[in-house]
Amino acid sequence: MKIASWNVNSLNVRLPHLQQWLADFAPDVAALQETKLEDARFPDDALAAAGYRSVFAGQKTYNGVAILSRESARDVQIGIPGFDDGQQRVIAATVGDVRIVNLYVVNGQDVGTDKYAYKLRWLEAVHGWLIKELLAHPRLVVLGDFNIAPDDRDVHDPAVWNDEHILTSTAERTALQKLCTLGLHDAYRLHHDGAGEFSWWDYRQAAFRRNLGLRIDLTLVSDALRPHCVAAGIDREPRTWDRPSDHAPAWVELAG
DNA sequence: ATGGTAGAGGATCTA
Repeated sequence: MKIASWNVNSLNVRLPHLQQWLADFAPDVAALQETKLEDARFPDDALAAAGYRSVFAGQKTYNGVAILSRESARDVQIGIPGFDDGQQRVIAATVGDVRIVNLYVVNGQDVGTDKYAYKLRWLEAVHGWLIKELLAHPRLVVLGDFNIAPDDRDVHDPAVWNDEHILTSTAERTALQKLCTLGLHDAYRLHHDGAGEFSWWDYRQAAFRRNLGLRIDLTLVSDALRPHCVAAGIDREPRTWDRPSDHAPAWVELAG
């Protein structure tokens, strides 16, 4: 079972890319972020023609998440239960015997801003929710655009992306580690030790060509799924295409 | 520190 996460940065613009990538990569489940579409405009017919059913939670202009799956998704949850959030950043569903939690984590703008405080509050709410979600669904994958690079191997320049910088600050990394302490494992790091493989590159300054990126798109697997996690990686291919998303898909493969 | 680019929407805001 191949499960992937991709921040498409406007599904309206990126639908042709998504269709091509679904055909090439053939994931069983694809979690999307930044669809930037109201639900009435979600291209579920086009995706059904590609062999995928869709569940989604969107809004105009910003945010928006979806889960595509070959097998139909059940028990769909939109948003973090009990957390009043005007932004559509979370959708969860069960596919087969795996629970999927798709997160578009708050960016946070800059350390010390209101948006940064919201990011930390939001991550704390996710933590409280995942405690319960893990009890109800031990076979859990939490994936998405985390807007946090886990450690120095995951940034092109640790001097710039340091413990006081957005996406790498101590409080953000601590919040991510706290999620992992629940019994969630960065699937990429179960299979790769090295530095310099990224999932996001800024559109500016030819960052992709120069590999000035960050690894902020993550697939976390629960304790119960860890023995079944046979591979993980990042598919850079769609980032090379014309008019790409600034993110590349991150994926994990589960055996059985 | 600034600004560089992209998307949405139609001036800025977000990333």
